[in-house]
This record gives sequence, C-alpha cells and structure tokens, in this order.
Amino acid sequence: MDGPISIPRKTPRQQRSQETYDAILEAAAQLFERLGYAGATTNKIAERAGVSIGSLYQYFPNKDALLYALGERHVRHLVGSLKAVFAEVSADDPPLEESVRRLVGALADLHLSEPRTHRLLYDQVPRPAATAVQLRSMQADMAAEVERQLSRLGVGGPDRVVTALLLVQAVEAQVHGAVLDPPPGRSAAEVVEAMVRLCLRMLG
Amino acid sequence: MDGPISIPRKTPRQQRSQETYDAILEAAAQLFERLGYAGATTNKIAERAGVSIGSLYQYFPNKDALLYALGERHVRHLVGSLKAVFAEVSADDPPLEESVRRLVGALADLHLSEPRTHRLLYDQVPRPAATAVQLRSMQADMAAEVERQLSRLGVGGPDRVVTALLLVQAVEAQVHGAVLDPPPGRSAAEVVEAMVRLCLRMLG
DNA sequence: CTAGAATGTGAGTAATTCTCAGTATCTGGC
DNA sequence: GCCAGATACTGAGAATTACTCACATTCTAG
Repeated sequence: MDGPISIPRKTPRQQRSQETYDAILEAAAQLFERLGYAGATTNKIAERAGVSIGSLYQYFPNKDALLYALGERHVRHLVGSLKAVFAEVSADDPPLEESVRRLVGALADLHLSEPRTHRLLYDQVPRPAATAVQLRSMQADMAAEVERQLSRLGVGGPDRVVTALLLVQAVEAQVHGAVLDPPPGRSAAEVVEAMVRLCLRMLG
Repeated sequence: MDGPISIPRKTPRQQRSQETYDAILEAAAQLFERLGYAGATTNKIAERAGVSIGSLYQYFPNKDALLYALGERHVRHLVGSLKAVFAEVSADDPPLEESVRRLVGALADLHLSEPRTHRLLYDQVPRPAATAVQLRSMQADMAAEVERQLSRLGVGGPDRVVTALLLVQAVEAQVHGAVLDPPPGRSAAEVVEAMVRLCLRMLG
C-alpha cells in the first residue's frame, strides 16, 4: 500500500548470509507454489529455510518483497532468453514466416518449460504490489524488440510502435490463456501453430 | 486453495437486510478501489457500510467472498452488454469490417466507462481465489459468440474454435494493456483503430 | 399481542506479519 | 593468535486483522 517498492533491506556481504538469502528465496518459491500466496506464511517460509523469522526480515522488508525478488529472478531469466532469440533472428535475418515462428515458438517454450513458476507469478499474485511493474517493464522491453523486427521486415503498418505493443499483449495473453491450457482436443503445439498463422496474416 | 467457492452465506429475506447487503458491497467496492485488497480491512468495510462486523460475516463467509460478489456483478454487467451487441450484429448482418468495428468498439467502451472497477477486478486481485473462474467462464462465453460470428462471416480459418479463443484472449489483453493505458502520444481511440485494423487483417 | 424467525451487535479469539533487544559469528589489523 | 567492530542470527512478543459467537433488537404472521 504505502512502501514504494520492495527492495532487499540489506545485501549479503559474507558467504554465510548469501546462503541464508538463497535458502529463504528457495523456500519461498516452494511454499508459494504449494500453498499459494496467503497460505505460505512468513514463519513457515523461515522454518523451511532453516532460519529464524528475524533473519527473513533482515533481507526482505515484508512478505511482498519475497514475491518481488522471485519475480525479478524469473523476469530476468525470461528477458535474457528472449533477447538471445531476438539477437539470433536479427543476425540470421530470415523472412517473415520463419521469424514469427521462431519468436512465438521461443515464448511458448519458455512458458511450457516451467509452467508452475510462471503461473505462480502471473496468476497467484496480488498485482498492484510490485510484480505489475516488472511485467509492464518486460512488456515494454519486448515491444521495443518486436518493433525493431517489424522494421527489419518492412511490416507493421503505419504506427509500428502501437502494432508492436498490441502484438506483445496479444501473444502473451494467448500463451497464458490458450497454450498453457489448450481447449479440449487441441495440443499446445496446435495452438502455437494457430497463433503463428494469425500473426502472419496480421503482418503479411 | 481450500474452500470451494465463496457464496453468500445467507440470502437477504427482508428489505432491511437487502439494504445492509448492498451497503456492504458498495463499501467494499469503494475501499478496495481506494486502498487495495490488503489495505481494505473487513472492519473498515463494515464501518463504512454503517454496520457491525458481525453483519458483514452474516452475508459473506470471508473477505474473498466480497471480491467474488463484486466480480460476479461486474461480469454479469459486461456479459449482458456484450451479448446485446452480439445480438444486434447478428441481426443486422453487416460485413466483416463493420462487425469487427462494432464488437471491438463495444468492448473498449465498456472498459473505458468504468476503468477503475475493471482494474480493481483485473489487476488488484489474488487470482486463484474465485475471480479467475469468473473471468475464464466469461472468456469461454465470449469465445463461443465470436465463433458464431466467424461462421456467419465465413472467416476464421480451419479451426474456428481456436481462432475465436485466440481472438478473445488477444483483444481482451490489448484493451487492458493498451487502450486503458495508451503509449505516449496516442489516444485510446487510435489504439482501438489499430486493433480493428489488425483484426481485419487476421480475418480478411 | 405474542412467539418465533430474521437481523444486527461488538468484544473477544486465533492467526499472522513484523520488530527489536540481545546473542553469536566472522573479518581484518595488530 | 587475539581483539574490536562489523556482520549475521535469534525468537519472544507487539500490533494488526480475519473471523466467531452469545446475546440484543426488530420484524412478521397468526
């Protein structure tokens, strides 16, 4: 509500404390996933991490900060992987269809590879806190990359900024809503294929 | 997590209690919006509604149930309005462009008309609880309607079920992410126009 | 008018987040 | 090796909050 944005209260200096910090985050990830945000109490998290509740609050100013740290870790991973794919595609300079297929495929694969972590952060979280900021900044980042690809391929209509943003929003939502949970009788791969076709028609 | 789905504990029988029920919901809407889910305590909600905390728990088994009731009210309103538009479009049987423009426009208008309520339910909420179920069922509902329109217009590719689902996911996300919060220098109307163009290319 | 149903009350309980005064461990300079 | 100060850890308990329950009030039907 009030506190601006959760940031680790104190940075570990000795190795011992780095291990404590990691243990807490790991315990938080497990318990949030298993019990949900409300069900995972800070005391349980500290206990599972094998430290006292006081130690937890030495590194995380509040419960939300745990989620924020997990989100940051995950977003960093996602953005890193995706930027690599963007770089590859930029280097190879393939035609539109191949470009779309690679990019959409990469996003889908990333989501399918750790669906639980992703759901935790995407679904299970009171957004306003902190995670929303992370998501938004990641989307902005990705939209900028997509815009560059649109320019390279000479597609995207008159306002590439808007087109790129809309594409990112759409693809992200489709992955969450349809790839991770395909309609009856369809496989994730089929849904991805349908997404690629739609993207191609939008841009082709 | 555990409890199945929050349902009013007791239905109001006398008019007096109906007013109490309404006052509580109204207070909850205001405070959730202003203070967020965590910041709005049940005691504050009861106080603002002018009733005792006990009365609140007579009609709502827990805090989540307040959110669920608000979500239901809102979803009912949305679905009602949209079904009317679908019916109109079906009756008038306009060509593709006009159909898309009307439907996307209607969704955007609905969101723009009470952006705060919508954000509350869409962003500010721990999803797992109950609201997720509502959203999903609404999306399924809308996807079925869209599918019917695709059939009417003879578009949508080989698998209209998947196409319709993907369209609904995309448009919903775009409205939330780009229409309610347009990129710098663009108006909501411009974003909607861009969405319509993209949809038309997807289907045309 | 009255019995019983419906509605309303709010102090109190249990659970949870977070603090802080005190203890233990480490590190670098001598 | 030893000591001083920095770093790290502890856990009882303060503060907050969701929720209960025994009781009081108000309504309705006969």
